Order: sequence, then C-alpha cells, then structure tokens
Amino acid sequence: MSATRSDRGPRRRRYHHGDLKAALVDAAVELIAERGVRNFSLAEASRRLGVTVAAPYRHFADRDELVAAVAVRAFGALGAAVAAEVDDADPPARRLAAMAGAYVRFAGANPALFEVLFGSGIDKDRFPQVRKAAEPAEGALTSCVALICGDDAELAATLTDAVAATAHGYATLLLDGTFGEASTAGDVAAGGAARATLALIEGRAALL
Amino acid sequence: MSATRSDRGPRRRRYHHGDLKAALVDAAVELIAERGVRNFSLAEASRRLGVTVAAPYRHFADRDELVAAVAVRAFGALGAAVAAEVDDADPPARRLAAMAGAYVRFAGANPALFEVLFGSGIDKDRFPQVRKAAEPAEGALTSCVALICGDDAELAATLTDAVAATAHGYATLLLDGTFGEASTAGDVAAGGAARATLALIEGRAALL
DNA sequence: GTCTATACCCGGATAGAC
DNA sequence: GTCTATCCGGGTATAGAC
Repeated sequence: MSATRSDRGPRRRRYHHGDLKAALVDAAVELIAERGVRNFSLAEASRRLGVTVAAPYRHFADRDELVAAVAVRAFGALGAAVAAEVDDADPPARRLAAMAGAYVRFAGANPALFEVLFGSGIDKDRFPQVRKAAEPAEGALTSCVALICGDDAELAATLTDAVAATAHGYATLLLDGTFGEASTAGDVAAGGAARATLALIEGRAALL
Repeated sequence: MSATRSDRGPRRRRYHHGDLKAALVDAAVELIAERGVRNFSLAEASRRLGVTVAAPYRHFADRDELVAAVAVRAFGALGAAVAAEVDDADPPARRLAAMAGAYVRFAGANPALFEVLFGSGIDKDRFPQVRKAAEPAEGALTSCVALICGDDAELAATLTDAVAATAHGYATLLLDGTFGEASTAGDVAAGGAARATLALIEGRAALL
C-alpha cells in the first residue's frame, strides 16, 4: 500500500492554485446534469476535481450554497434563452408565444438545470441572489405582456400569470415524460406552449 | 444499559399481527406530508410503527415500491377531488374550469402528495399501477373537453394538453411559492387556473 | 411475519497540521 | 487554501434466529 495519491484513479490536476470556487460550480453543473440535483453531493464534486472533501468548505458554507450558485447560473441561461427569442420586428403576441416556446425548449434541453430552479427545494429567502437572477427573465415577460394589454394593469398581471403558468406547465410535464421520451417531445411541448399562449391572448377577455 | 427495547422511546404497539403493509402506506403518507418525499425513508417509517427496519422488506422490495404505493393512493385522491367538481348541470366550459381549479386546489391542500406524483422521479415503467391510477382523472378531463370540441379530434387533443399544462403550471408555481405563502395563495392560483381555462376555450381557434 | 444484529456505503461537517 | 484524519449520522439491505 505504498501507492501515492496520484497513482490511484483518473483524477484531474488538483486545484492548488486558483479558482476552486468557480471550478466547483462547473463541476456541480456537470454532475447535476449527469445524475440530477437529488444525487448531487459536495463529496462527489470534490472527488471529480481531485480535491479533498474539506476543501469546498473554504468557499461554500454548505452544500446548499453551492446549489444556489448553480441556480443563479441556470436562471441566467434561462433568461438569455428567452431573451434571444425576442425579435422586435415581430408583433407582441407572436413575441410572447415565442418566449413561451423558448422557455419550454430550454427546459427540454437542460432538464437538470431546470430542475435546480424549480424542483430542488432551494431556500430563496436564504439565497436572495437566486430570486434576483430570475428577474431578467420575468422582466422580458411582463414588458411584452404590457404591450398587449396597454394600460389595463389588472389584465396585464393576470395574463402574465396565465402565460407563465402555461409555459411552466408544459415544461414540467415535458420533463415528466407526458409528451413522450422521444427527441421530438421537446418540440411538441414547445409548440403547444406557443399556441396555447396565442389562445390565452385571443381569449383574454375571459380572464377578468 | 440494561434497558429493554420497550423502555426507550414513545413507540406505538408493534405490529405482530396484521396489516403491516397497509400500515406502512399510512405511515408513509404521514411522513411524506410532514417532511417531504425527499426526506422520506423506509427506516423512519419502520421506527414510527415500532417495527424493525427489516420488517418492511417482507412487503416491499425496496423504498421505491412503497413510494409507488403512496403515489397510487395520491392519484386516487386527486381523481376524486377533480371528479367531485363535476356538476352535470353546468355547461362544459364551466365544468372544465372547475376541474382545473380543483386540480390546483388539491395541490395546495396536499402539497406532499402532489409532490409524490410529479416531483419524486418515480419510475412509471417499473410501476405501471401508478400510470393506471392516473387514468380516471385524465378521463374526466378528456371527456369534458370532447363535449366542447365536438368531433374535432385534433383540436380536442391539443386543448386537453393546454388545459392540463395550464392547471399543472399553476399548481407547481403555487407550491413553489410564486403566489405567496399566505393561505389565500391557493385560492388565487385556483381562480387563475379556472379563468385561464376559460380563456383557452374562448381562444381555442388559435390552437391549430 | 417479525425479530436481532450487522455489514455496507455514503454524505456532511469539523479540527488541526502544513 | 488545501491536506489528513476523523466523527457523526443516516439509510439500504441481508442473514439467520424465533
């Protein structure tokens, strides 16, 4: 048993040097993508980086704090995906439908990240950064709805909820397998969300 | 340390007698309601029943099999809650909206059970009973939609998805705290889901 | 059908050396 | 800032007695 540490196992270079914090977030994203948030552990992230289990505690108070960091990143990616869908040349209704579709498509393409955001019982009071990170995406939604509803603030608020809930529902059902496991399921769900959004807009008089 | 087993702890009577299987499902429902599916363990359920950790394995192959049994029960309760909302005297649109509201209200009233159904990564291929248990609720939905869409099967299928996704979205956002933590949040979400359902019906032409 | 006992593995978290 | 070493707790699952 005289094996030195570097003998056993296909570990990467160690992080004696710099940004272990950032490296941990990267590793966490990878691991969560591979095995889900549920089975994610600080210990395994440490192992993957070739670092001892004690090291992360210099950078994160506990496991949850690292998961929160992943959530911040995930909200950023989600916001970018939705914003990328906005084409100012399109009429507002079309834009809103595209945003709903992008939301669902993001969930289908990044199920683990989406799960971090909504299925990991993360404490948003303890980690206000997470709530903060969600604001860009929310803003894109509300401002687009405002264009449709004009100055009817009550309708705008209700329609915003309805569109958000519908897109979110398609996304979660997609991840639950309701639309099948095939690679086409994501497109089916995204298309459904987009058209449902249009239907909500058309029938919005019934919202009040 | 000569304490006999019955000395330590406020255990209930032991189950040397009968329906440990049913008792385990009951205990699981309680525990999951108290602490969530995530933190549910066979071991703790055993403890609560005053039974050793080995006993459950006579009745369930593993933890997941017990969780699946809880899911079957939960789907039954959900189906009953939705069906109870159907009043044949009402017009179909109103009925559908009421069902959506009932779905959301069930989630708000039984967050843990709802979480078992959709947030516990339960393998529905391994446990087909779970999928089976969902059918009554689905049937109530589809048959109501059929009354609205007449013989347009494609529209019916799309509207069914849209209504389901919308109700599901309101339910999951409700449990995520989006509508606040107050006791009124459930009613807000349920009302929103019902009205959004009406809007989807009104605007259903945009679904195709 | 339930018990006792135990083997096993894993994760969280900390103390103290370097 | 990372290491070594370790404690602690918890859950899963099995073997074999009763």
